[in-house]
Amino acid sequence: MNDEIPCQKDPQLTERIEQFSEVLKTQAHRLDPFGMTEQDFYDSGIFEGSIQRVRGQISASMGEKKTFVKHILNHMQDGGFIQEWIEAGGSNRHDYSVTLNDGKIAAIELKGCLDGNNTNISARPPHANEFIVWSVCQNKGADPRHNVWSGIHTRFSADIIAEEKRVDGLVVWDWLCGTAARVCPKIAGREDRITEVGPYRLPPPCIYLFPGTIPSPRNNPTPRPQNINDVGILDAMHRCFGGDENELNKVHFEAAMNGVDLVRTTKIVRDGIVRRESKPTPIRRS
DNA sequence: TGCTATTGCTCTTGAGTCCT
DNA sequence: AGGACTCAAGAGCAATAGCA
Repeated sequence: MNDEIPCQKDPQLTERIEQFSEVLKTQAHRLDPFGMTEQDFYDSGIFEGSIQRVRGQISASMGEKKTFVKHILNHMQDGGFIQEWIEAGGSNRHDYSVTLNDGKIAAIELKGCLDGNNTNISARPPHANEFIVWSVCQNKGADPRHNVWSGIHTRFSADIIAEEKRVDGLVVWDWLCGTAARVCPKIAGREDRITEVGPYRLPPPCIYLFPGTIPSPRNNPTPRPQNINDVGILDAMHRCFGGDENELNKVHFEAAMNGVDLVRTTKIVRDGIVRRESKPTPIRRS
């Protein structure tokens, strides 16, 4: 049983989504306001075009995500866990820049559900002492286990090793955490662990600590995952929102040569237990 | 061959840039 | 100031590779 993250998707919701998709596909003509025949309606492209349009609108909207991050970072600042933060804006390849209490700069890249090629696109800004990715997934029907694994192994590990991009860690945390859509085992019977921030009632974040150096087959095959106090921004979140030591995920990336192939092995360890481990898999990039 | 794991594609939106 | 244009991002899933 894979356990890359404690929560899981709601099977009933998935089932209903699948059922309703079928209803849409077969009954959409009944909603046609143009008075077409059923045949004409499905031939017209209106159905497919509308689906794409709605999907694009949902994908492109960042407003809710930014509101969430703003609440969180303000809360951290108010509590004295960070000095200040700014939105990086525009041409930058990261989204937020946070000044930690010790004066170091942490850059944050905001991402979605992590399943998608776009997850690879990020860059550690030169002024940053640390660089983390924050996954904010607003899709209630998404599968967090699939997405976390996809993000960490298929996207990040390949990118970190092949492109020599250093990423210090990952936070998986959004306003669906702890709601009925994404029940959080961390707060089962532990209401006292919930933090209220603006309109949100949040469990502690899920934190993944990556190695502090880039794995390389000859020079650095098995770099160790960092500790929480090595990554200031993650440490601040962890403390601010009441995370437990045994909830921290250590992510191991190992690099090796298999013949001419560069292969990597990804392993997620939490509370001393291996939660998921890949086989040594080649990095295929076109 | 058939299944699973991994990687790339597709589409739309919206923010930023560059003009007038 | 405001319009036209450019381009990156999010999400699901199609395509491909690997393995039994």
